[in-house]
Amino acid sequence: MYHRYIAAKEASSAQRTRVLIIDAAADLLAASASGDFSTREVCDAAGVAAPTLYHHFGDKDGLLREVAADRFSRYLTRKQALEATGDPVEDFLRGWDMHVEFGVTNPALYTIMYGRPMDGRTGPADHAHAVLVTKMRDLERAGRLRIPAETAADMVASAAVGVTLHLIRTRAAADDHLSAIVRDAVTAAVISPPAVPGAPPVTPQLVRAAARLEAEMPHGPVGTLRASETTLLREWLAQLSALSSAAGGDPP
Amino acid sequence: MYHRYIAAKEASSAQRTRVLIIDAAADLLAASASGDFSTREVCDAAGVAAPTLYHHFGDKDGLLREVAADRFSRYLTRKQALEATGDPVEDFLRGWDMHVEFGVTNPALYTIMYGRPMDGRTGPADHAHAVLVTKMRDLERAGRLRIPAETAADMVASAAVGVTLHLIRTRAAADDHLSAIVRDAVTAAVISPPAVPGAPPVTPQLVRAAARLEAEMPHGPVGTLRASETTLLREWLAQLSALSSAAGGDPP
DNA sequence: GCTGCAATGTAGCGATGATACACAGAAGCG
DNA sequence: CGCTTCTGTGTATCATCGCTACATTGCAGC
Repeated sequence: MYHRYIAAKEASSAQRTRVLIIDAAADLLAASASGDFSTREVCDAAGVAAPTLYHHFGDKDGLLREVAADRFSRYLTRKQALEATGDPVEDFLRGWDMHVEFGVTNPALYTIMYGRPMDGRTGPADHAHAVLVTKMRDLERAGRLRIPAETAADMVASAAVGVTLHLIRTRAAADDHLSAIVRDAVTAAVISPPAVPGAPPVTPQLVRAAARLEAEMPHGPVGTLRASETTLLREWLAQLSALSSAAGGDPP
Repeated sequence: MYHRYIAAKEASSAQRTRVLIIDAAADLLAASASGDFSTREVCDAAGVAAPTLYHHFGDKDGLLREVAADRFSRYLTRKQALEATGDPVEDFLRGWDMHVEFGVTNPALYTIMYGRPMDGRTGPADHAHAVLVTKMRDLERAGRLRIPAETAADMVASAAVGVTLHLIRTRAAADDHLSAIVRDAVTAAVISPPAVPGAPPVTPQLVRAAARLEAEMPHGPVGTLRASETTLLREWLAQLSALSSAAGGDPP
């Protein structure tokens, strides 16, 4: 009746109804207290009938996934302009804050994305994780990562999701400092400090000595050092002994 | 018909049917792939009719909460005997591992407990968090906490839940080292080193290697290590190399 | 203009969470 | 024992839910 003129103007009518349904579902989801909606509500709000919804999204879960993906990517792209700092570490920190902020301001969508096991199909959470892995690879390429990029991405994702869900569950404010604390703790565990300011004096003897000590290190606590300290010590020794040749490193 | 005799033997018939329903729901939940069940399934499996279920648990959500609380507390008490170490730090680490293990082995229950916003009423997650806070207070009283106990509990809970949900979401194995890494990272950020440990195993080779590396250590930042880290590393190396004589033996 | 295809409305199915109502059996009391 | 009362349970049913078979509409290409 009426879509004809709109359809003729720009996008296909099908795409129009798609975004119509997605918008209606997102609005209902944001307004709902239970974090859920019925397909009938969505159809009524969007002005379409049930088969239209299922024709476009397959089932309710497909709609949920598309809504989450749409809103999440929209949120990211809207704030992406702020991520223009050349520093990958700064980008990483901003990415964390954006992630948490999105979750706190969109608890229903976030819970759908991260609060339940995957149902086989890939969702927006997988896409976000892929982006995170590339960010970690950037850091790795810049020599700022203590651990493999994939492991770092898993650590960061776990901690960020945990904090966000905790804030959602406890109804805590978004500006709570919990996110910052955990973020810094994870950062300290994942990201190494900038290469070296001056000229790092690393002699082959030091590297050999570090490798020797690393080989001698047992797995439990050593001497007066606690287990956690031993872990950190072993990690540092690995870094030092890995410096073998390319030690003198030159800043770009 | 038949419960009469059982009921007469010990507990009230009402309590019997309660645990009957809870067990049936837990079994169905563990067997279900979707992480959900229908009240009809539960009633059939428990051998009761629908009004009985609603008479005891109010609604489906009440049943879910009671099932989660029952299984979680059962899991904790079953493993609580292993938490007999006097060291509060060790207790904390074991608590973390137990938490993650429970989540990975009971993904459906865990998702119900932590994967969605609180619906006003208190659930098993709140109880678990209260236990965690008391543990953190123990650490605080032992002078092993860098930050307030409540903040530490929030950090630990966030990270542990995040890791567990990540493992559930990615279908990763329970023995994945991700949990250990995040756990150690959080531990390093929350717990301060101990006063004095016991008598750990130290080989003469390790002591010599530590002394050698200590001699090779320069004063500035070394390789990829920050200046502060280098300081700490040098300190630890001094501790290890000082173990030379009194190391292997244990003082009477 | 006719045909094929994608998109949409009408009507309804099966399953689900939840409930109104009545019955059963134990407890208390004469 | 008879009577009442209350908790616990079964029978039957409701409103809603996700979803779909089928018919209809509108638009593209020959």
